[in-house]
Amino acid sequence: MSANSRLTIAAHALAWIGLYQRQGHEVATSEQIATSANTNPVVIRRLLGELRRAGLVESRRGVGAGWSLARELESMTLFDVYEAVEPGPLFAMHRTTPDQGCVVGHGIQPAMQNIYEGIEETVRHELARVTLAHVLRDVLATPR
Amino acid sequence: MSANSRLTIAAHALAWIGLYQRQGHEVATSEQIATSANTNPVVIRRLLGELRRAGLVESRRGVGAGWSLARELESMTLFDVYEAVEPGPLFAMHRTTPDQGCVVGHGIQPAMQNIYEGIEETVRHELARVTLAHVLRDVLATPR
DNA sequence: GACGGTCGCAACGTTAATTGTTACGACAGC
DNA sequence: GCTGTCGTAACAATTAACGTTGCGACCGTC
Repeated sequence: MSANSRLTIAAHALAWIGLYQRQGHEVATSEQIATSANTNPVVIRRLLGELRRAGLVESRRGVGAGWSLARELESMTLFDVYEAVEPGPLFAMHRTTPDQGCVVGHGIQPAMQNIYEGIEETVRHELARVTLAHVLRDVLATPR
Repeated sequence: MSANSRLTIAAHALAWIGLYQRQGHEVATSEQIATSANTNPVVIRRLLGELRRAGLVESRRGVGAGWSLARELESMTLFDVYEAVEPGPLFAMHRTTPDQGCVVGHGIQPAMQNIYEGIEETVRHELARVTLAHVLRDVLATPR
């Protein structure tokens, strides 16, 4: 099991902000989102900070501070979010360099790298097909 | 970064055994493979044990013990290996349950689950297109 | 111009998963 | 029996992600 809930939490935060704004509010605070996601506000701020660097959200400071969307949910895809918050590849290489004196040890990493890159490319394409508006629609369509 | 080198190491081991057998040897020991992969023999035995449960390799005990392929490399795909050694999903949900009283907290997991399942299915298809014979060929084609 | 609420960020503690290591019994051929 | 290797359990080490605390920066309001 890998363990990256970063994409999940980021999508959660964006959907939350999007819904909150549709209800007429200007900005959402990290604490509100943290309560919904059942985690710590700092975790949310860290993630949203990466999304801001990617141009997906904006933040205001001072009184009445908080977060708002920088673009419509319709124009944001899970691919955008993935690129913003996922630091590394889906599949990892050996954690120590294999024996370069062995034919297999020498050639295995380039070989697997090639294969993995193709797969990641496919995953990115799949993620790009899903907008955050789709996500929010599915969220709201979930029966109680 | 996730961190699962399990698929990589398992492919390494299978390619190594396959090449070794093509050179006329009967069985490969976990220590030989561990040397090539620069890790501990027990790690290799654990992984190969899972591959044996999946019917990809066989092991012999006693003197002259070791591992051999149960099928041709041509009939083994990375999908078979993936199923055998990867315990969990590619993308994880929240580690704590989100607030079920919130609309987003309630609906986010089913929504993301759906999306993730589709993507994993695609990944499995991609993995199924690559045989271990392909991997070994690419390994041997790597320039020194 | 002080106040209060929220972000920004750094530092550190906590947790969970994987990997590495050691140990020892089981097995099978010599 | 002796030897070499697997099978497996137990535990240590490592790593990455996550959680927490603290405090300064910012800014509308009073």
